[in-house]
Amino acid sequence: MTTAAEPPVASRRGRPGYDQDAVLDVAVAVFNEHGFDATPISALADRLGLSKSALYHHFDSKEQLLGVALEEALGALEGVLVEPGATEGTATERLAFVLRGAVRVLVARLPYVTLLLRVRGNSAVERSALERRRAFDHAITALVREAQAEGSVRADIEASVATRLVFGMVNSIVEWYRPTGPEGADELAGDVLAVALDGLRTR
Amino acid sequence: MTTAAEPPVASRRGRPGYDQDAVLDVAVAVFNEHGFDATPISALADRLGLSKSALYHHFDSKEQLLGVALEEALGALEGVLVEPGATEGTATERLAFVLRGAVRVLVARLPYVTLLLRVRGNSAVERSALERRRAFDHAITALVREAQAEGSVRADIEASVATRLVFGMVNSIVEWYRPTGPEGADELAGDVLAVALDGLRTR
DNA sequence: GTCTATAAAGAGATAGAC
DNA sequence: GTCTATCTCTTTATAGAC
Repeated sequence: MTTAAEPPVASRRGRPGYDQDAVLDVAVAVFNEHGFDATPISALADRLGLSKSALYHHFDSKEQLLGVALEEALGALEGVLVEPGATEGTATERLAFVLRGAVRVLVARLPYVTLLLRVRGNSAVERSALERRRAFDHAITALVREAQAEGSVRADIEASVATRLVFGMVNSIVEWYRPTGPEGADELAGDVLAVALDGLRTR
Repeated sequence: MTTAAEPPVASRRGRPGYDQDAVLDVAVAVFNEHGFDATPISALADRLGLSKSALYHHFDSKEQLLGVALEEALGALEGVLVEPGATEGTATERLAFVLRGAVRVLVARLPYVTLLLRVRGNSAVERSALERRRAFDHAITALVREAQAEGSVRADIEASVATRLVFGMVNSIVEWYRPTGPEGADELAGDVLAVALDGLRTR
């Protein structure tokens, strides 16, 4: 993907030129390659084969573009928490479901979630995203605490630490997983659950 | 740490003004707050209570400053691999030692390792750091593979995937751990080993 | 070792034509 | 919807005085 510009003809809603989603996809990819702050608008323009000004027809500012991208990632992640599997069954079952769901979303929206996980709070948009990530984390921590109360998750590790460690593992997937490889999303989710719940050691 | 400038008097080698190490410590802290690319030299100058030009007396370029910081983190991590505990005993013992060592280094040099883990390859210095990280990962993967051959680590997960998942967990510590909290480095390392080797599930 | 001043380049964003 | 041209601001880095 170092060449410029797929034909704008193939745009999703059949209109000429790029539509907003197509621009967003490319922008997110380029942001992930160089880092959001290190990516000039001109880099997006080059990749799309457009001028900078043409891009400003599609969005108001670089920051707004980031906001739309982060919303996509956050919405998908938050969606997992309201699926039936996340609200029915034992705490451990729900925890396993949410872990699988997080891996599923992460793989399905890899570039968007990657961008989200690299946000550091440099602007209002970024701080708002961090706030929603924190809320997501808190929901999972509550689930872990419930599972500990059930007796199905070890209680000798604080729930907040256990959550952070396991989600650190999940989130790190964006650093190396590529959907083209030999391992599918389901297999990957299975590996994550195996390590998180049962560990690497044989018995 | 939002105020400016400790007294330069307290500098480590007793010379007037800041020495290179003091500048580096502050630079790494500010880089971590805003991201390396998003941090202008002027932000370092403000934090140190110096002018930009004065800073250029301490280093040749922003990139060189980054290089020195990354060397510190990489050197410390690579050091773990050559300690006696990493070369003696069963593969599982060595793996546990290296995991503990990585957590120890990560906590001891938290800002430097944090900076390292956020590097994306935007320059020659960054790409060289990524290369060394890859070599480190490969050494661990070999260790996991050995432990699998011993029969002490589960073989139903590919060694490279297991390594990435576990080190994803370890590395994610920089995102939340603060040495001021209730949990010490040893306790944290214990938690990491517990989850990585035995998992969250009770038996 | 630090300063003021400035160069040179690149950034985000807008104006107005087609 | 895209273009060229341009504005304004910020950036990295240097020159030269103290």
